[in-house]
Amino acid sequence: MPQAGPGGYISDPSVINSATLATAPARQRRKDARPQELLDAALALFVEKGFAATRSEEIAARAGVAKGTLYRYFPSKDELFKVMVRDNLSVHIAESAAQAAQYEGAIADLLSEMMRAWWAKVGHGNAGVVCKIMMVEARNFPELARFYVDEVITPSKALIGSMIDRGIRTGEFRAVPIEATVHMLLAPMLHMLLHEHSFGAHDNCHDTMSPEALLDAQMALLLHGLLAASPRT
Amino acid sequence: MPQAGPGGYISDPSVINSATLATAPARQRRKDARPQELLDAALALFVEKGFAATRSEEIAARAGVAKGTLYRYFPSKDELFKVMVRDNLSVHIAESAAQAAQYEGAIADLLSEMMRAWWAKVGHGNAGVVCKIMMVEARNFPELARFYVDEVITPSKALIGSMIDRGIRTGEFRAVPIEATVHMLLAPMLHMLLHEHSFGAHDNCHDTMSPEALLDAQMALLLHGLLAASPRT
Amino acid sequence: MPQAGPGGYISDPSVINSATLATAPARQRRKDARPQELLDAALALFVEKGFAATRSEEIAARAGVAKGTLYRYFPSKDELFKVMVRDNLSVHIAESAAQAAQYEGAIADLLSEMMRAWWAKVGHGNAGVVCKIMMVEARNFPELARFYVDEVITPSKALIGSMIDRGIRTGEFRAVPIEATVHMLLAPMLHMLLHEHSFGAHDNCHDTMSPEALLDAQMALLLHGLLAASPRT
Amino acid sequence: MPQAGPGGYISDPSVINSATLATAPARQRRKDARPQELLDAALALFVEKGFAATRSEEIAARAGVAKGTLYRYFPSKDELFKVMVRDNLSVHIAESAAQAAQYEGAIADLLSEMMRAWWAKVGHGNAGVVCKIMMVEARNFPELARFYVDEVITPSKALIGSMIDRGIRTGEFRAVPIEATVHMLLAPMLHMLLHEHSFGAHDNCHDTMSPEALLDAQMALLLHGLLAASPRT
DNA sequence: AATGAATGAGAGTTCATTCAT
DNA sequence: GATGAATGAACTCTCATTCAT
Repeated sequence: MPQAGPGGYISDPSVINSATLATAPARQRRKDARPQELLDAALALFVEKGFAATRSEEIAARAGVAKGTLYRYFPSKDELFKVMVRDNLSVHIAESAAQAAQYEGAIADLLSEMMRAWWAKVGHGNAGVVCKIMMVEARNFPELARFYVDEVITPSKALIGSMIDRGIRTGEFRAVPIEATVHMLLAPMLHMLLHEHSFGAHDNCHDTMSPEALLDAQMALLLHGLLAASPRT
Repeated sequence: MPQAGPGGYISDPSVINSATLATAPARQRRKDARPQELLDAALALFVEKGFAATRSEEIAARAGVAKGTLYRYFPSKDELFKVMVRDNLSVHIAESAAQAAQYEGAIADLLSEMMRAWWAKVGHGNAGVVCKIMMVEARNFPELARFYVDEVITPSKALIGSMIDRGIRTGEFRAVPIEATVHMLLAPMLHMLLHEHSFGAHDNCHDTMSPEALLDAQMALLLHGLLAASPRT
Repeated sequence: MPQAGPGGYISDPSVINSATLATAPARQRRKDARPQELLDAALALFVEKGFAATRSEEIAARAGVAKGTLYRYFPSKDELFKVMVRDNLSVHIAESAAQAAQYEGAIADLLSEMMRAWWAKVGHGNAGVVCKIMMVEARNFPELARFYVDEVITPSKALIGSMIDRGIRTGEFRAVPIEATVHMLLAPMLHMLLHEHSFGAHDNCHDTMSPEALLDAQMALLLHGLLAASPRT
Repeated sequence: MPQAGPGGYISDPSVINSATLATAPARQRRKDARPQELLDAALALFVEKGFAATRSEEIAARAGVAKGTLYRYFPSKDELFKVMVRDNLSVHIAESAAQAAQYEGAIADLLSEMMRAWWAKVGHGNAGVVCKIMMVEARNFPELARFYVDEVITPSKALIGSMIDRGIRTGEFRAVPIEATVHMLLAPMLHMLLHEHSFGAHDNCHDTMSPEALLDAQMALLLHGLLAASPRT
């Protein structure tokens, strides 16, 4: 049985270094791209049909290779999924944290901006997709769940939490309980993501409420409830 | 071929009345209890391993019967799950709708009360568990998902939505977008349910924030944002 | 396990003799009628759905008893079938043979008459039904097949064969090969029986060709080919 | 999901041409032979035990492969049987129809010739076996029965019927009822096939009457009855 | 004697994974 | 390296038969 190296996918002893890449024959270049092609194919299919309903042969087919080839790069469908999750997460949080740190204006605006940015960068794209799948498959992949909690959930909560805290300390916000408020900010978007994944086919809520509209309504409602001096509108 | 009656599980024409129960033979007494025993066993296993990963034979075994016996009481694993949903969820929704209809006071209070009641009756116990399972398995069982959307999600949204609408029309609430507001009311609790199910082992948020505390904070925040005349504190 | 007596169905030690029948209580009389009621129910269902597709519970239900009761009278579904076949066959052959023996007119008329009578008495009713089922199930019940061959097929062929032979010897018929001619007389009706049983649902030939019409055409055609002096109408 | 091509079994795009056959790797050579090996194994088992009583695993085992392999080549046991019918029967019917269309001589001769050819090609070999199986199993497999009626029975009747009709219109035959006459031509051979299958072990009619002899007698008798000008020998 | 709840051996089918080519 | 034919464990559901009541 092929052993997965620490990188997640099967370590290849005959790996070429990047210097040789320029002159590598097409076959070789193809081979180097394979893991990512497979991961992309898998992600697309997991979104379409879910993890369980996606057959490994389909992943291979969409990546343009045969079934057996998948197993040259990943020891199993499960391991492929793990690599997929690890590759797509913990991406933008550090970045956002840095932005937040140097921000100087009203926290309410920062918060709105960050939520919007999160949706644009994460919720919308691959990372959002991985979030959904992770939520649904967590029980089947405990170590992955742990990783996800440590790398994504905890930092995200800390970031948002610190912003709320700052808002309270500057007197911009009322003295709301921080943890619950963080939850109120994150849950609606995450739940929408999940709902659409799980029930979208039968309850197409996006038809009547776009994610952007929800986000607007959410921020309006929450900020209305959050701000110390009762605001505009 | 056994036919599922309107109650969901296979109807038994030879139902005995309660007066005879004391003297009913053991076999008969078992038979009456069987559907619930099977449902309990199934629920426990679904929580532990999920719907898909639970084999029908396991359900039977945990209920202390053989594989075939399950099929005397439920025409299929799917139907068993539907009965579970109806027993645990549909019932409460209809009940709540009836309560809401005859309520006459402030909508804000009704809403708070209903959310609290929902948590006490639903979120807390078996019903909450059924919600989790459904969220996680929906993608792989489209027919079940459709059933759940029709029986649970749509009625729930309609109920909450009608309350918001009523609040707006009486002038108690600001003219918020209804659908998004419904989402803001439901998502936090549902997401908490799911989060605890999926990541509870790694991110035990209940330690620092009880569901009740979250609910209090949620309602405070949302009502603060919802009420037309900005209220106390 | 209950043992089938030589009679086919389970021998009952507490059997009452016919003298007591008149004064037997209703329950007792019911009990005595049970085997036949079950056989009748089974026959009807075998015709409707075939042997394999008829569940033993259905037989019991149609006979107005519970599943378990069937097994008090017959050790198994297979044995019930065997009794059914034995009860319904070897009925009219001896009778027909006697008639043929004393007949004095033209063999052609006798033959026509006998074929018509066979259809009316046998093909049409229970015995015909049993023939169909026997043809289809023979492979699964070898001893029954042997019985059927000995009791039905062989005597029938002998009877018809002797008539042909007589016709040839009297000069009424041409010198046709006897065995093949017997086959030509029997096969069309039997095949029709089978065809209707097996394909009737998809090829409803009776709509366009009644058994009686077929019989007429068959006899016309065959006698035309059989008779020495061409007697065309 | 493998799709059955128009040929009936799962189509393989990577078909190799005969030139490469000699050098094809063993695995490939096996693969090409597999469908037929499986069909042969299935046919043998169906004859021995019937369609219903033959488990798919047995078919695979007799063909020397594992259970799953069967499903690489045929989407289901039913489909395998359909392929068997098409390969063995549909083909011959189309062929015979073509021959009949261009024939120019006496219909009586054509009819005799066709019946003889049918026996030689169909009744005798695998095709005859398929007929028997179908007759015996039809009742339990309605979809198969429908398929067989459409693919085999109806076309066969149409072919023979059109020949009779032609004979009548040319004045060669008397004005017999067509449908019944078709039945008179087909039933004896089919019934013999079935009889031998079902009762051959107990009533070995072939010992005293070969199929060929029966066919001769049948055609002599029927043509004698059919021809307008009595051509007695 | 009658019941019908309970049993459990099997059936067809799927698909992740292996390994000969 | 790549392939895809082959594998076989696993799964749901059926129904003839048993046996406690």
